[in-house]
Amino acid sequence: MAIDKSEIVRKLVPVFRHYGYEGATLSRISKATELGRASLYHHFPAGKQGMAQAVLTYLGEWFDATILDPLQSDKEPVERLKAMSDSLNQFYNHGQDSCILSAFSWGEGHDLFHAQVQQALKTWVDRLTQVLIEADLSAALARQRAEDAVIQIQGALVLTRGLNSTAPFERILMQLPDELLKLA
Amino acid sequence: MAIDKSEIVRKLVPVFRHYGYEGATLSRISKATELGRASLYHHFPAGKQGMAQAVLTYLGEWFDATILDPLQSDKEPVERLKAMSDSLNQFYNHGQDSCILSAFSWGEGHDLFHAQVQQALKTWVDRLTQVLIEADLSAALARQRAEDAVIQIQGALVLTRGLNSTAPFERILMQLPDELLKLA
DNA sequence: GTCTATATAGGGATAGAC
DNA sequence: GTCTATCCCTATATAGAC
Repeated sequence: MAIDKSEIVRKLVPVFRHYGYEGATLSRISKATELGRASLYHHFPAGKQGMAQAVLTYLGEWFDATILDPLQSDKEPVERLKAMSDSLNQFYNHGQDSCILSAFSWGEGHDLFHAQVQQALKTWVDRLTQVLIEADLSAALARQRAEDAVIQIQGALVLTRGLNSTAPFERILMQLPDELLKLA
Repeated sequence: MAIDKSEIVRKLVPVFRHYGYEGATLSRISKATELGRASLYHHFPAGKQGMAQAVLTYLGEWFDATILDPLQSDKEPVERLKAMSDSLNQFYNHGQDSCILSAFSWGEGHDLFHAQVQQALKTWVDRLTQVLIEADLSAALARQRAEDAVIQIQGALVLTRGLNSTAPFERILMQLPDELLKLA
């Protein structure tokens, strides 16, 4: 019978997020999914790379639906940005879970997935830029602020894991909407 | 005869920075240093972990001497911060080289070096806080801005590698001094 | 201080029975 | 769809000659 594939992928996610691509060994994956090697290769004929791709796709869809699409709603810009902060806090578990885009930016993971990582980051910045333009910021300033937003989120994730405290991440998220919209 | 140990460590640095701890295999290390396995273990009896520790110590000393100590000079705060930006641009090669602190924050690297990573980040934030207090910011605001600075630098490194462009990193560094000192 | 050879474990991946 | 067994390769690490 057709098993719930996305159920497996959901169990794959934390392994790749925590260990990165090269650190996500078949042993760790097997343990986390409670599936033997043969089963894993049955579901993912492309092997480990296929599993990583499935994780990337799964999280990408979650991100699109939960973070990016609401940025295009018809609510006020400030409301859309607040909604993004709330969803990001969930998505990154208060900053305790790392971003797959940075987890895949080392060694072999970088070689394999750089194009997709780049595309995801660009899309995120583009969508944010659009919201800020709708809030009457100049195109140039909007793009700069959008970039700043992504920078602050990614940096806060690094600091939060490094300092072992969720405080920096949650503070950044809270300040973000007003800071992005403030007058130059 | 005593060989120049730090010469070897210098060659070790880019390997651990690029691949992280688990991705820095003996093969890659051997290739980068042009030393055979036996030679590597002769110089580093503690093996790979010892090599990683040597890299961490080496970069830590460079960072202390080049970034942190000048923050305590008797120049004007704004001048000290500008000097930090310049040195960081060198240290991270315009954002193209990653931070060893984030490279060691995955999997086994995290387990082994988290305490040292945490200490290094804390020290950096503390030193910056002190400079901002000397610039007449309140203690609370100074600490928050100091944290923001490290967040922005780390985030810009992520974005710069992800987008394959040095622009975000260099822009952040350029804006940093004035932004940290601006009135609330 | 570096070489060759080797030990032992674990890596990713596959075959065939069930 | 999962199991056991196995393949080949690479991982870290060490021993002993030179």
